[in-house]
Amino acid sequence: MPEGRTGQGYSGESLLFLTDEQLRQGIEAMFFAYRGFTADPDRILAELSYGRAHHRAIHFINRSPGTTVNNLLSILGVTKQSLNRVLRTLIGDGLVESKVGELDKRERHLYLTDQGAALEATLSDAQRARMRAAYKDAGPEAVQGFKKVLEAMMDADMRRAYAKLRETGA
Amino acid sequence: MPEGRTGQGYSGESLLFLTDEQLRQGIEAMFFAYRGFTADPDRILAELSYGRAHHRAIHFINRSPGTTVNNLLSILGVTKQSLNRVLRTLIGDGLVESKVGELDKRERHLYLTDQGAALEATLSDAQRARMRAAYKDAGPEAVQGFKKVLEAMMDADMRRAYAKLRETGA
DNA sequence: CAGTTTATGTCAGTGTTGTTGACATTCCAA
DNA sequence: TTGGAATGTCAACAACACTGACATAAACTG
Repeated sequence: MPEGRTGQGYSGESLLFLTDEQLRQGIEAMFFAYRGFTADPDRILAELSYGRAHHRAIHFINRSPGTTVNNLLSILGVTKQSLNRVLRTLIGDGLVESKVGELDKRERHLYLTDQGAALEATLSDAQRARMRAAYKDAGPEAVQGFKKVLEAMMDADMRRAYAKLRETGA
Repeated sequence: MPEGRTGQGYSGESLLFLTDEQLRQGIEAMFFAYRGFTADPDRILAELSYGRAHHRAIHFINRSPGTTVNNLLSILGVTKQSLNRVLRTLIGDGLVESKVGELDKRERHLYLTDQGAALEATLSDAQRARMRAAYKDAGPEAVQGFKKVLEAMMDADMRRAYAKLRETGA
């Protein structure tokens, strides 16, 4: 196992940021930061006895109203059975509405109800608040680097999904 | 709910990177990137019928050999019952060794066995490989920004734990 | 020394979230 | 029209988090 230096070949440029130690720090930063990232919504969700899966569903339905179950499935990267359980409770609780497709009656199009939209707002307000504080602390240049590295960390299909969402939203 | 612009007050400087839309992009990037971040170790772990919890324990025991259960507990942020279940299997499978403390016999000090260290190496090689590729893609400046934002995203206690680990390792 | 606190482990129960398997419905194409 | 593909639902199960209660041993405190 190469220790302390990457196996990528050490050119003239400074590649010190690619040492195993640097990479390990990044890995641990990612671990701790993700806990912070989810902490605020998690607290809110716990009171409603929902979990992260509910949050994710609500987020992406809000993001793309009328999306189909299949669509959501490919974004979330879970099995349809797993998603279905979450959707069932959200529909049962009146946060999400499921409409049979007009063109294709096999499809279900998903929408947030007013109540669902309210919860979405609460959750994303909390998450954005932390994000905003972090961005502000770190500054615009750091944010650009942050996004660049995150995008490079994704699998190809995630990058596609991410890009698609940005098209819609920007 | 303010939409499109943060509520922080818009000074003369460019704060466009703090718009709700920008923050949402960051949130989604974080979501997708974390999937990528864990994907490679997850595949390896699945074959051994271990999970992320095992990976985390192995990682931090490797990081701080001889650490106590309590210490690990505060880093991982889970209950002792949850950690104990994981440790029990790892010790039973001969990947982790638990030694009664010499000074304080209540404490258990945790070490990786050779077999445990081998798995740790496999897992972190896989995770580092992706990290290295992402870092290389994004470049040194981006990496600096990446770490800066992640650190700003942590809770105070996580930041402490993270800093402590960096002391040891650097 | 007696009583309390600390560190650890265990048992039982519960909830969320992931999985696979089986199945119903709908669409489409041979 | 019949068979396959796509879409979604229900049931059962496993992993892993949680709480609560309790046991043990060691350390600390008055």
